[in-house]
Formats: sequence, structure tokens, C-alpha cells
Amino acid sequence: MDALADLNPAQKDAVETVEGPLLVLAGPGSGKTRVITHRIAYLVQTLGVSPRRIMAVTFTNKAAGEMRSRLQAMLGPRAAELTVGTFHAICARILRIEGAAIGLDSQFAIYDDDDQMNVIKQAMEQLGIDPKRFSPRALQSAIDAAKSQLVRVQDYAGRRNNYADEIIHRVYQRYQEILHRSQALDFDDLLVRTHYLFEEHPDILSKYQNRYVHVLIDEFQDTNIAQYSLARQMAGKYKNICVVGDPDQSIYSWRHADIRNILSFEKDYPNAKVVFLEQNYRSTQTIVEAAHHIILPNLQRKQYKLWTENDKGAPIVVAEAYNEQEEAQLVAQEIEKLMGQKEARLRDVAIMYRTNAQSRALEDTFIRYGTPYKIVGATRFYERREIKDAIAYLRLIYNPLDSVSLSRIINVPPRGIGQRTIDELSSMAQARGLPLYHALQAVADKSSAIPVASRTAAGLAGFYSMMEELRGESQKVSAVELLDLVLEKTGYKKYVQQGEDGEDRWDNIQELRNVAREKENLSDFLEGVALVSDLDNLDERSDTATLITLHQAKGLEFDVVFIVGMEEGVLPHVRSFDSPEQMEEERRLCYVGVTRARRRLYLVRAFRRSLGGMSGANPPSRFLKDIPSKLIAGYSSAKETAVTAMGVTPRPAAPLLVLPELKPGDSVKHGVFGEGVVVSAKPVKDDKEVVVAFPRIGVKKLLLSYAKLEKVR
DNA sequence: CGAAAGGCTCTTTTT
DNA sequence: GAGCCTTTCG
Repeated sequence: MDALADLNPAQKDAVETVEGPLLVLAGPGSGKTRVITHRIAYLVQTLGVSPRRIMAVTFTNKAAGEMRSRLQAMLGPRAAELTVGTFHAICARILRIEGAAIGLDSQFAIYDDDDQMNVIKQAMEQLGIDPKRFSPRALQSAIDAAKSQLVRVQDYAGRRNNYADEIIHRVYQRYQEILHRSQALDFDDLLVRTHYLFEEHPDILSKYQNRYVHVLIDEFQDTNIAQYSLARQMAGKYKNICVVGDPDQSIYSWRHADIRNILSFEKDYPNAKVVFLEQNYRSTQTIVEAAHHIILPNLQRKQYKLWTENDKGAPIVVAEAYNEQEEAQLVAQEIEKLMGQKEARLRDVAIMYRTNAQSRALEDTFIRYGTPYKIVGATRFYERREIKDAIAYLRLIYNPLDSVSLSRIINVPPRGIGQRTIDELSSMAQARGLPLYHALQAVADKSSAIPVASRTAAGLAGFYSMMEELRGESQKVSAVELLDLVLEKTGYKKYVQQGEDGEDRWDNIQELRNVAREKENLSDFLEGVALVSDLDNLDERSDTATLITLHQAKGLEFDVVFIVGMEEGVLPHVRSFDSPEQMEEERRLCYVGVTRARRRLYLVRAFRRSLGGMSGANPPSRFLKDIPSKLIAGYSSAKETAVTAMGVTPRPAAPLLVLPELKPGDSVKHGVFGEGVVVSAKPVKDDKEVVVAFPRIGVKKLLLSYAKLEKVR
């Protein structure tokens, strides 16, 4: 194949500029992925660069997988020699190999957010810091912020300005001690430790610098300072570093991504070439233009304008629903209509929202409408209790020093080892500077006693010998076999199956088994599950609609996109109201969502919405006002027309609500349950509670102001 | 020790 | 509204 075929001049420029630093500013749908893959193909095929000498860093594992398979198609089996992955995955690999130089066990555990929070709470408890005065979350964020800027505990000492800093420093210090004793690294440690490994061991660094002649970084606008530093280290010798990004799509500042990296790049590499990709091939002209007007008010941006030669396409539909249930119905009905008209396949439809909590109403409604859907995130698979428990057993077997995993499962299923016993054990461990597991061992060996009942001591000994036995087995069997063994021997299988939602939870474990089956050994399996996200498992082949957060939607595209919750307080989120910077990020988030759409875009809002326990009315999102009305269908004249245009029965606003007079025996029609007969109706406050019998569905108690009831003569 | 019930807080986005 | 923590009871 010809790596330069079918590229526009700007894309071609980005592909051919292989020497020296290059910054590619790529708008949405401008063929960014094409540029990256073709650039690699050009290096390998045309210039004869060995794939071993190319590193490409992506934002997610999913993006890495896709890049790899695209390159496989272009280069064949040689693509396997490329280094493609996220910063985290690449660093983990390096640390497994080189960690010894910095006193790191090659079997280190990787702690996720949840584990991290456990350690922070533990550290706070040990230090006698009241979690009500200092929120563990805030401390976690402060520690993450420090790490993402490569600030270690010892570096933090000099930064203390006030009491809060003092607390952060103390927790940070204890936190690292606990991690160290557990031979565990958190996500940010993967980056920080690799950076300092390179800094302190130039011989190791030059090994990698010599190898990687070409370094590519995708989604550069969402990298943090630690990641950028790593990229610079890797590319330190040849300086053939190509970063690709779009400042307008920077939406991860809360994870300490630093948009200033783009400015730093131009400063650090004054001879860097800059290429703009501004032609959009993805969306209709209407969508591109709307996106442009949404992002325009941002002051902190590089001036470049997206344009397209595509058709004008359908107008954008802005619609208002009464509440989130109706919003969901509106979406479901419109999807039905589109399917009926063969406008799109279900897999080409996505519904996007600001917060995961919003998916609930959509899910409920889709189930009732029988609309097949898949949901990304929400209750994430790897955050489910049973999954975390099962993995904790395996992690403990792999690395017995992993105290977070040990504490997690020492009494799951219950084996008479209560909180008091665990506290006793961990204070003994703490006092002697021992890992928790060694304290357990000491008690089990009777070489040391802790003040607990003999029955409890026996429980500890039993648990210890069971774990030792499993550890012995782990050398001989595969990952799946070990998982099965664990589930059986520890009694976890029985425990799950007999517990609440036993069947569902057991199914989840079977799902985990499938993952384990594909892995060679325990180490591979654990590495895999530590760094995966739900998005990585998004199956695009099944013909179902996709429910997804705006953040996760970055990098994806769909024919039809619904963005729901277009309200002040939701998008933009309330938490951004007092910060202009955060408000700009909300705007970018909206921009990302809008530019995911190829052909049709729906912006939907609800007049009322319950957030948490409270229900309230929100004004329309300010972003809606920024879209020129000529791009919108039936909005400017009257709000209700848009709803009607979509074939959904409009509903008057709440204060004007006219409740139908209903009495027992009346026939009514419900938007979801269909036709039914009123059994009883009684007034409640300003409302009416109606009991309706629906054939096949059953008897439902409904509040007249909420239920969508129509009187059928 | 463990299960169940009640009270509290917060509630954005995720490698 | 839900998850997390604490309290209470068996």
C-alpha cells in the first residue's frame, strides 16, 4: 500500500515530516488517526525504519488496540514489533523489567482508585487525622496532583505553606510507606517511578533512548506533566517526537492533565514544526458549524477553524421534555422512528450525558421500549464487589505483601475474623514494621500471639494455611485454573451464590473467568485487569445503541448522537459555575459531544429533573443559545414545537398543568404501560393518586402529575 | 462476631 | 437516592 495515498496536503505534511519535533493540531474528524497510522506505515515501509524503534502512546487501551490492528492490516505481522500502549501500560512494562534498580519487586501490585482510597483512609487513621475535618477524597486529589507533576514526598516537604499542606505532606508520606510495604504502586506511581528511574539511572534511560528513534503521542492535550516528561525522556536522543492533539478537546484537567503541555512543547522544541488539520470529514456542515459556534466563546484557545466540504445535512433538533423520564422516552421514540425509516442502524446511535447517574432513566426506559442498548461505565465491571474480591485473592497469591487485598478478603466470606482482630493484627504489623501478611504468618506459626480468643486465632491460622496452599498451587496451574481453585477452596463461590443477587454476581465472575482464560498466566492476567477500563471492552459489532458519558465518547463517532441533559447545572455542570476555567472545559466537553455526530444531532433537555433526592427545574444550557437558530429545527418559535416535531406528545409546563378528571371505570392510556382501567383516584395535596389496572402489566399506582396518562373516551 | 437498621454525606468526569 | 459508616441487637 501507499502510505501517502488519499491524504490532503496538511495530512501529507504531517506524515512526511519525520525528522525533528512535530506538533499536529487536529480538529475533530480531521483524519487524525489516519495521519498517525499512515505516518507509522510511511516510516516502516517507505523509510525502512524497524517497527521495534517506534513507540506510539495512546490515551486508552482501546485506542492502542485499534491502532495496532489498523497497522496490522497495513504492515502485516511486523506490526507486532511496535510499542503501542498507554503511558501507564508502557511504564508498567518497563518497571517490571528494570524495577530492581530502584528496589522494586518485579511482582509489584497496581492499586486502582478504590485501593488507593483504602490506603489513604488507613494512613489517616494511623496518623489520627479526622476524616470529617479532612476529606479523604481531597487528600487523594492533592496527592495525585503532586504526583502528576512529579512531586515526590521529599519534594513536597519544601512546598508546605499552611496547615493543609502539612496534613497533605504527612498523609502523602504515610501513604507511600504503606504502598512500599505492600510492594504496590498506584497509577501515578507508574509514571513517577519510571521518570525517576530514568533520571537516576542514565544507563537504563539510554537503553530506551537508543531504541526509540520515533516517538508519537496521541491525545496530547490530555497528558499531564509527568507523562510529557516521560515522552521527552524517551525521545531525548533522536528528538523525533510527534505529538498530536486538539486543545479544544482537552477535558481531563480534573485528572491533572495540563493543557499547557502544548505551549511547553513549542517552547521546549523551538524548531518544532506545527501542522493544522482543519478539514472535517466526519460531520455534516450543519454539525460542524454548530460545533464552531459552541467552542468560539472560549477565550483560552488557539485560533483555528474547522470546516468541511460535506453536505449541509439535517438540522439539529433541540427538544425539551418535561422530566428525565420523558426525556428518555423522547429519545427512545425517536430512535424507534429512525429505525422504522431505516435512517440508521442501532449501532450507529449513541446517547451521551454528563454524569453516569443520568444513564439510569435512559436504561429503565430502553428496557421498557425493548430498545437494545449497551452501557459504558455506570457500575463498572471491574468495580463490582465480587470482581474486586476475586481479583484480590489472586493478587494476594501473586504478591502476599499486598495488604489492601489481604484486608479486603481476610473475612470474605465471613470466617470469624472481625474488625477488632484485623486492627490488632495490623497494629502488630505496624509496630514491628512488618507487612500484614507476615504478621498473619507469625500468629499462625504461634511464634507470636495477639490478644484474641483462641477460636479467632485458629481462624487466622486456617486462613493462612489455606492461602499458603493456594500459593503453592499457583506455580503449577494456569490463571483460570487458579481462579477456579480459589473460588472453590475459599468458599467464595458458595458465598456469592447464596448471597443477594447471587446469580447475577456469579455470572459476573464467569465473565471474569472468560478474561482469565485468554491470559497465559497469573501475572499477565493481573496486569491486564489492573489497567483495563470498561471502554476497552466496548463491543462495536453488536447492533445496539450506546449509552456513554461525554468523557468516554472522546475519539468515537456515530451517525446519530443524542446529548441529553442540556441544562444549566448538568451541562455545564454546577461545579463549574464559580470557575471560568472549568466553565471553558464544560464547553469543550459539549464540543466533543457535538462533534461525535456524523449525520444527526439531537440536543435534549428536561424541564424538571431530580438530582439525588431533590427535584428542580433547570434553565436550558447556555450552550444551546450559542448555536445559530438557522441550524436548528423548530426551536426558536416555540419550545413545544420541537417536541411535537419529534412525534412526542408535548406536555405543558408544571405550573400550568391541567390534570385530567379521572374516576374509577375510566379508560386511560399510559405512555409506557399502554391502555388500562382506573381502579381508584384520590386527591393528594395538589395532585391525584390514581390506581390503574393495565392488562398483562398489572396494577400500578401513579401520581397524575408525573404519569403520562391520557383519557381514552 | 456478624447481620441489620439507621444516620450521614455527597453527588463529575477515569488511566 | 445511594453508598458508606456507625450503632444496635442477637
